[in-house]
Amino acid sequence: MSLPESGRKPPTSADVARLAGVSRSTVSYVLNSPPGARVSAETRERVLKAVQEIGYAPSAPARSLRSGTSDIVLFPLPVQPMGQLLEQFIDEFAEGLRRQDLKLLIHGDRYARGADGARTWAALRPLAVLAEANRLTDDGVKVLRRAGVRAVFAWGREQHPGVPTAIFDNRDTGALAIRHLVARGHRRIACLVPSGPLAALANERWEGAKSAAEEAGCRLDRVDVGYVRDHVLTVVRDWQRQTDPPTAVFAGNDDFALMIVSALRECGWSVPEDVAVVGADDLPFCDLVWPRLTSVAMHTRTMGSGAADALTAFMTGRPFKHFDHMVVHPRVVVRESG
Amino acid sequence: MSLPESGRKPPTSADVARLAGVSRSTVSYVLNSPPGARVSAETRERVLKAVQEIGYAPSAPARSLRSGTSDIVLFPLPVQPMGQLLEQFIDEFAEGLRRQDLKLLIHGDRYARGADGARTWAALRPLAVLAEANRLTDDGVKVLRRAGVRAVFAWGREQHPGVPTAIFDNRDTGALAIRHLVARGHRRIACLVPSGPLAALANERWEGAKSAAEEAGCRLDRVDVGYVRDHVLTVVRDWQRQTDPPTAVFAGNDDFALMIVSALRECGWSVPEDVAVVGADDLPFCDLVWPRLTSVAMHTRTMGSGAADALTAFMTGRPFKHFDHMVVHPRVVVRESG
DNA sequence: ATGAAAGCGCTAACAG
DNA sequence: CTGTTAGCGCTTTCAT
Repeated sequence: MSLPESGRKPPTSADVARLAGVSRSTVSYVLNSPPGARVSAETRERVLKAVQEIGYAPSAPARSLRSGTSDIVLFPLPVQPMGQLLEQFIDEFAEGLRRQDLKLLIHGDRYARGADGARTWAALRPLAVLAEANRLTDDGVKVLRRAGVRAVFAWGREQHPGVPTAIFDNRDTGALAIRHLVARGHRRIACLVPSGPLAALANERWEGAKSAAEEAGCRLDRVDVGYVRDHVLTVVRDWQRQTDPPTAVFAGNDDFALMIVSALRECGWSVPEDVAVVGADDLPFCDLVWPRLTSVAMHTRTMGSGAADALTAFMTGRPFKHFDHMVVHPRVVVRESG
Repeated sequence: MSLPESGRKPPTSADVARLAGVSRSTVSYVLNSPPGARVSAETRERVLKAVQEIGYAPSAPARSLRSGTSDIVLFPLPVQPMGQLLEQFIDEFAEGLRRQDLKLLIHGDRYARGADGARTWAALRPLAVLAEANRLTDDGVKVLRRAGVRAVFAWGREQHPGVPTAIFDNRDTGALAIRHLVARGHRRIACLVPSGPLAALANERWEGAKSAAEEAGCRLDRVDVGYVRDHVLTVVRDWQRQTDPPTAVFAGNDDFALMIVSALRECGWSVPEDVAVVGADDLPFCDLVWPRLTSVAMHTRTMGSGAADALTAFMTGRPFKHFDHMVVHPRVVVRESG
C-alpha cells in the first residue's frame, strides 16, 4: 500500500524507559503490575510521568504476540439488521466486559462465516469470540480453537455442538404471540410475514405461530406483505369484505404492528375492539402510541449481561454449564393493542 | 489472568512451511503476494493446501508488529444511541472499506474519549480512526498520530482542527424542519424537545429550530417532553384549550413524531389538516403509517460511503480536500404528515 | 529493586 | 525461484 508515511516512529517502552532513566522491564512492571513485581513509588511516578509526556500507548499487537493472549472479545456484527436491539445488547455486553477489563470489538464484516470467517476472526487472536450460531461451522470452530481463542460462544436459534449457546428461537416468539391471543379468546388470527431484509426472521416467527395455532386448534392465515403501505391496506379491505374476518393479527414485528394498526384505524376499525394486534421486539415506540402496542420481547439486555457473565465465569475457571444451553425465552409485554 | 490454557499452541507459518516442504518466506510470499515475489504455481498450490489442512490463520498482531502497519480501521461506537442510522452508516462504511481490503472494527467502549481514549484506540495500532469530533482532543489526536495511525477522521458537529471532519450539524436538521413548515405557511409552531438518552441531540435540533424561527419571524414554542405518553397527551389537551394553538409541530425525532401524531388523532385532531407534524431521522416506519410522516433526514448511508471514499482517496495518496470540511446536509422527505 | 537477554510470529532485504 | 536472517515491541525469567 502506497501510504504516506507518518513522520517518526511510534514511541516504544524503550523510549519511556530512557526518558524515565530506568530499564524497559521496569516500565513493563509499572504498566502491568504483575504478581511479583516490586517497584518503588518514586520510580513508578517517574515512569508514569514519562508515559504521559511522550503520549505512549503500549502496542496491543506486540503485547499479544509476546504474551500469547489478549483482552479482546470479538463480536461479529450480526447479519440481520437488528436496530435498537443490537445497541441494547452491545451496551450491556460491553459494560459487563469492562468490569473484567476486556475490550469489546465488533467486527464489521457481515459476510464472514464458516471456516473463512473464522480465519478472519482468528487473525486478531482474540481471547473470546461470540458469534451467531449459524455462522459457525465445525471447521470454523476448530480454526478458532487452534488459533488460541480461549472461549467460543454462540447465540442463535440452534446450539452449535460443543459451543455454549444462548438459544434465541424466533419460533418461540411467534408461538408465544399466538398463545397469548388464543388465551384472550381469539380463534381466527392472521399472521403477517414481512418480506425484505427481515424475511428470514419473519419466517421463523411464522413457523412458531403456525405450530402454536395447530396445537390450539385455531385458524391462522398467513399473509405475506412487503414494505409497501398499499399492500397492507388491500389486506385490510379484503378482511372488511369477509364474513368471518380475523379478530386478531400477529404482525411479525413492531414496525408492521404499527403499520397494521394504522391501516386498520384508517379503514375505520378500532384496535383492539375489532381487531387485536400483537407485534414483536418491544421497540421503544410501542409505549408511545395510541393504542400502545402489545409486543413479544426477547430479553436483549439480559442476553448481553448474560453473555458477559458467562465469559466472566469461564475466565475465572468456574464452570458455566448454565450457558451451555441457555435458552432465552421471549415474554409478552401486554399493552392495549392486543 | 488464570485462564484455562488451550491445548497446543496455534499453528504458525513455520508449521505451514514444514508441511508444504518450503521455507517460511515462501509461505509469506504466497499469502501476501508482494510486488516482486515469484512463486511457482505448484509451490503455491502446496502451500495453500497446507494452510487449509492445518487451519492456519496468520497472526494479525505479528504481522502488524513486523510491518508497522495494519488493515484495521477503527470506529469507536458512538456515544449516542443511533438505532437504525448506526447500522445504515456502518453497512455502507464497511462495504466501502471491504473494497480496499480494509477491516472495520467497532470499538465497543462508549466512554473512551480524549487522550485516554486515544490511547485505548492507539493500542490496536489501526491504520485509521474515525471518531466523533467531540471525543477527540488535541492531545488525543497527537497520541494517535504518534502511534502511527495514518489517518484520523472525525464526524460530528464541529470540525476538529487539523482533522478532516464530516460535519453533521443537528442544528441544521432543526432549522430545516422549521423552514419547511414556514414555507408551507405555518406561523405558529411547537418544537418538542425529548428528554432521555437523546436529550443532547434534541437540544441541538431545538437550537437550530429556534434560530430558523427567529429568522422567519415566526413564533416557536419549546415543549419539553419525557418518554411518557401521558405527558404528550397533556400537551395536546393544553393546545386544544388555547385560542391560538400551534398549527404545526416539529417533533425532534421520528419516535416523537409518531407519538404526537398518535396523540393528536386520539384527541380528535387530524394530521396534517389541524396540525402538521414533522419528524427527523427518516426511520423506515415513516413510510408505513397513516398519515406517512414527513421527516428531516441526514444522508447516513451517503456519509458511510463518503467516509470510505475519503479514506480510499487518502490511501491512494490523492488529496481529499473535499472531506476537509465535508458538510453533510439534511433534507426534508416530504410525506403527508406535514 | 532493577537490568540484560531471549523469543513470541511475521515480513522483507539479501544471498544463493 | 527459494532460503537465511534480522528485528518489529513487548513480557518474563534469571542475574545482579
